[in-house]
Amino acid sequence: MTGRDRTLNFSKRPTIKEVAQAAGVSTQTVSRVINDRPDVAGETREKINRVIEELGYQPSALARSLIQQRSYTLGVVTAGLKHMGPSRTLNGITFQSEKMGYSLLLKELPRFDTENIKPLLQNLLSHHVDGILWAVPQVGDNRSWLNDELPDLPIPIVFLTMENHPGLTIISFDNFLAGRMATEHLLQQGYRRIGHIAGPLDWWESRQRKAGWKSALNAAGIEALESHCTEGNWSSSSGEAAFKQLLNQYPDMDAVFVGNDQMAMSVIQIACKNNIDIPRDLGVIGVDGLSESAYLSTPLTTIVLDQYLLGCTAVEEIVHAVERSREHSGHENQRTIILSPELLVRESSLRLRTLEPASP
Amino acid sequence: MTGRDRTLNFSKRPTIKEVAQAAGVSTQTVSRVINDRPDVAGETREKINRVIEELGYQPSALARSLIQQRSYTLGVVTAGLKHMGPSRTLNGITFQSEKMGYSLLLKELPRFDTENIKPLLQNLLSHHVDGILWAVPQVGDNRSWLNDELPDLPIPIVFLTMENHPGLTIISFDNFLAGRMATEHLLQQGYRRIGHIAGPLDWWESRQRKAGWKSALNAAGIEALESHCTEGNWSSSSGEAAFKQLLNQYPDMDAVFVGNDQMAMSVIQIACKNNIDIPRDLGVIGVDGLSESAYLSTPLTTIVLDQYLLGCTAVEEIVHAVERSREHSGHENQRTIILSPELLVRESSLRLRTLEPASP
DNA sequence: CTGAAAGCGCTAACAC
DNA sequence: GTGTTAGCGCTTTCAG
Repeated sequence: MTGRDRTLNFSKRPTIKEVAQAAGVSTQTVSRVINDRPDVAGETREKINRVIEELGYQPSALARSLIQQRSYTLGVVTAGLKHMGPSRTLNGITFQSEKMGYSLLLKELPRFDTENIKPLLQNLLSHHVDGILWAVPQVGDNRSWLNDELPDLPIPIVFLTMENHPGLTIISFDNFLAGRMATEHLLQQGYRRIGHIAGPLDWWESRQRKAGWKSALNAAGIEALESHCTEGNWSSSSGEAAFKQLLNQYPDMDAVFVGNDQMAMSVIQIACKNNIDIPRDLGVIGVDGLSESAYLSTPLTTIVLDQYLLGCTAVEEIVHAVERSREHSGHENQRTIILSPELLVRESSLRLRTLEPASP
Repeated sequence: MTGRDRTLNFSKRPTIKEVAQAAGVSTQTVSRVINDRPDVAGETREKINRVIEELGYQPSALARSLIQQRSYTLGVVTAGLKHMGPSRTLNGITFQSEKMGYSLLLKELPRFDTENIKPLLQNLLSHHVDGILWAVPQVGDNRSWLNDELPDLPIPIVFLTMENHPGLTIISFDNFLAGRMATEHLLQQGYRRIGHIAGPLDWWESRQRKAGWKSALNAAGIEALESHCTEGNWSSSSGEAAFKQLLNQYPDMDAVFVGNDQMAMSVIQIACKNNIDIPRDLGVIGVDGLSESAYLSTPLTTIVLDQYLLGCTAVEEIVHAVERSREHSGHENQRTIILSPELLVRESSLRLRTLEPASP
């Protein structure tokens, strides 16, 4: 219809058959060339390569996957992409999988605590993914399907961010340690009446961080009362509410360990408005390592979790699992990988000036 | 080897052939049932459905794609997933595509200004994606491939966030309008000496916002000097530097339109430290609508861009384009969709108290 | 070194 | 209503 019609021949991808005909050989020989098999005469190979170049031929990944029973594609299941954590993890996943030569079929759950995941699993399997990356944090009962569905899974699966579970390959941060480190840092700075604003406690990670807080206090001979802890939902606005409530419940609090940086951000703002001097009157420490948290009225001390690395590591693991399961089928070799948090000291927790602030 | 061996039969997905044998019919009939064709006897259908249920059969999307020359899969190309904007757009994309019955093959470019995208395009095509969503903002020369590669593309493609281009389907925000709205709001609040901290000016969006700023000032009879504008790179830290520079270049500035909320965040913090009263001494307005920006020492007025909606809209468009191109091949019907920004007034720009602040 | 035949799992087009 | 044949684009035998 338009002048572009002349290019229509090019806009259909050529098949191996067409390449073979153009080169005057069988499809077999072309297949050998594109798979870098040695047993092709140099001349034939060159000829075929020339034709491939001219025609812009690219083998169909689909047809290959079908015949080879292997797609070099990973299923990635995530949730809450609008949050910083999940999207940075995905960032790591895309890069590492690209690097290792795998494509990604992406699914996002509508909620963190989606329980009925059978259709989703079926869908991934119908696309012949070689393995699955379950990048959804453990929330509520959203691991209950493990008992029913997992035994039937014909491919490896790697879980991110969940509690230890025999027989599974899991990659998580040490959230308990994060809680301990945060609290110990505050103790070390001379704070003694340390409150906690937890993330939502149906999240495994929140519970771990809270347990770390308790553990550190107990180790210092301080009792961790339930009234010294309130609960937010990760958002800044929930942080505001949780902080106000905590101020009521624990009026002589002199420091607070906040479950994430977003909520900690509100704490700093509210404190600022109420003329609570940070870090003198109140020490504050968060978790995450968001770059913005360095730019608050008082720069925020935080426990850094490298979500990008989490994603990269997960891809490495699932690819290895896939490759192991191809070679010696049955040799399952599950493992649990725990990534360590890191303390990033900024002003909000620095009551003693003996410590130098770490890098901004 | 282990006790799980007994379940090995289940862990291999059954084929249509196996279903057919188990039901005592031909594969054809099974195919008819799973595709909801009418011409199957009720009894046969029931029998087959029972077998499908028992065996846990799920048709292979791969084999279907191959024979039907249609995969119900979209290629999504993104960049900078660790940033808020791209990840929220992707969030919209995953939900809308799930809703419309399409799967997603995800690729992330290593940099925004990646120029050589031919291998990537080839890769997507080799997976037989039905259409492509190019969710990479226009930066530097990263659209130069359009001339060479696009004519050969055998499938529809929809672009997000780029300037108008005849023959392409594009979905963008009206960034010029965003700049105008922001600046007009400041003018309306009585500010007259309005500076601008732009995003990186190799980004099309940054240039548009800046042009909107100029346009609004000119319309008010005010000259927009180049020295009244500095440039950041979207990050909070760059915002700090850009603001300090701007304070030097434009000492009697009474308001500033900042290219995004992250940078505006630093501006508010620096101002706070330097005892510049916001909004009295300095009006501040950002762009994005990050939820955290409501929790700064002075809540930030901002121009909201609904990135989620952008993603949803893009999926709708590409799916329609795919379906049109299947029906009447050739009927291309390109369109450009411009989404409007919205003004969200908070304290940072509210010098006149005549306006009521909008919702938080 | 190269080609012919078979088949991955499915569906379109025809028979019966 | 149902089965048969052919084939999507490729690779894996196995001949020659």
